Amino acid sequence: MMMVRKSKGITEKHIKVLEFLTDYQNKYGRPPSIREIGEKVKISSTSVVNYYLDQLEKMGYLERDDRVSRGVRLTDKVSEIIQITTDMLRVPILGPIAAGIPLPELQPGVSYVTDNEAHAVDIARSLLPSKEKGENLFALEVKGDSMIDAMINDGDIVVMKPATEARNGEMVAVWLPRDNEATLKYFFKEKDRYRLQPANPTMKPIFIKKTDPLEIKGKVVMVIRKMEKPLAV
Amino acid sequence: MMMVRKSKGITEKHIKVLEFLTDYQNKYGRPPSIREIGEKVKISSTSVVNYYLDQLEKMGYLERDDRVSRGVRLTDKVSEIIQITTDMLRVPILGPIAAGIPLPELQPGVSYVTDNEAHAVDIARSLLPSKEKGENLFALEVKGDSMIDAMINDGDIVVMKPATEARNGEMVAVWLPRDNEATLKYFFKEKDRYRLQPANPTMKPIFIKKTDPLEIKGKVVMVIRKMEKPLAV
DNA sequence: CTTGACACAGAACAAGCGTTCGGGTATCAT
DNA sequence: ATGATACCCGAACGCTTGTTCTGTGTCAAG
Repeated sequence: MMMVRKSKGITEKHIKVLEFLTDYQNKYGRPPSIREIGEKVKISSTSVVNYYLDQLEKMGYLERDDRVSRGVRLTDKVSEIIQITTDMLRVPILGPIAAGIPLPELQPGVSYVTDNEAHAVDIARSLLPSKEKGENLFALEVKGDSMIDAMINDGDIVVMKPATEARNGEMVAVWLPRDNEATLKYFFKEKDRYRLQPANPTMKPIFIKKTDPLEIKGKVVMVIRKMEKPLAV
Repeated sequence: MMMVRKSKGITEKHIKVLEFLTDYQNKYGRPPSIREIGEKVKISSTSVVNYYLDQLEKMGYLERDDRVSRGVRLTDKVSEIIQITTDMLRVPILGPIAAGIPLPELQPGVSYVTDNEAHAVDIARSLLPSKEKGENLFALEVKGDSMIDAMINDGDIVVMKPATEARNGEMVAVWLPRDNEATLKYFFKEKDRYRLQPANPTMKPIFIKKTDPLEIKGKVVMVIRKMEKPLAV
């Protein structure tokens, strides 16, 4: 008997409102007025917009200040639904990367939002390539010295974009079943082999025959090294 | 004859207004109303607040939308005056660092605010050591491969804190007049010499006698490597 | 002393804006 | 049919807010 007409929860209109709220806030640095919302969401009556805002407030997506113009504040919960487009980006640290351990598997399209914010890094969007929307970025923490030929140290954080293919010259994270090893190298496709070039020019490349297995896991977008503690010894 | 009563340019009141604008925006996610500004800045008339806002707009610190409630937008120029207290930190890139060129001179206490925002990097505060307030941080862009023994590459950005001394195990930027060279090394003070240890453990340290000159310019706080373009060749 | 820029107050007006209320129309379960 | 529920409109009311106009006192230059 408990059947409801529509979805009862969040509808297309709710999403539209939240999206406009974030867009407007982004563009003008202030929330829109009720009438401005109505225009964009095709609601001709202010009371209906008010109606939706009340619902969204009850659902916890926003807070409202009584009798204050543009008194709408989006909450963190909105980020569960709307992609927040501020100047900050929270990238989850999925795990360690080291020579002997496989890279974490990635389901494409799944957003790895960790509620545990201890396992994430914040990155300024201005540091990313402009076209990079950063949607599926993830990070790995380097363990051990095995990436030293990529000039990446123990403790460094590697920000990556999921990828299974790469163009010549891009730095990629690969898993080499042959050697049972994860590594970061510049990727080059040659006649009948792949050349994996260390970032350190004094070191020699690895060659992998095209017939041999080679799993590209992602492209490296950024490397961050925090120098918190002095080096021991 | 061109003497003016007060400072002609920006006054204490202007600063107060800008500060309240940023604080309020930070707290509520929307700009304050004119009357709200008046309350906090001890101005009893809305017309006077309007008067100041018009001035600040002419000076380029903010933009206003006509007849829109809370239609005040702060511009980037504000960051030259007000320390933005969000979770972002803008660190100026003072110049290049390379083996052959001296490090930029730093006047302690002077804030190197560049009006050219192209020469700065934004860093999330959460990436810094918690005690680090980041007040005098600056950044250098590494040119060439000479820092390769510090596992730092051409194009990397090194974020540093000004310092003339260092404790054992900290990574520092030093200028070696003996070799006419700038370099990044882990610093160790030993009996009668300094040991400058490359981050790459396969490489050998440099020893400097305590009688020889050695100028510590700063401690390395962070290294950022952007992988925007593929490696050529 | 006069003039004029400057910093401010106060009041009044109109437009912006949130709130509320009465009414309307579907859809679905009873 | 009937009522409940969800969705929607329009209008009116009153507070909020930006704008504008008049007026006052101060200070430096002429």
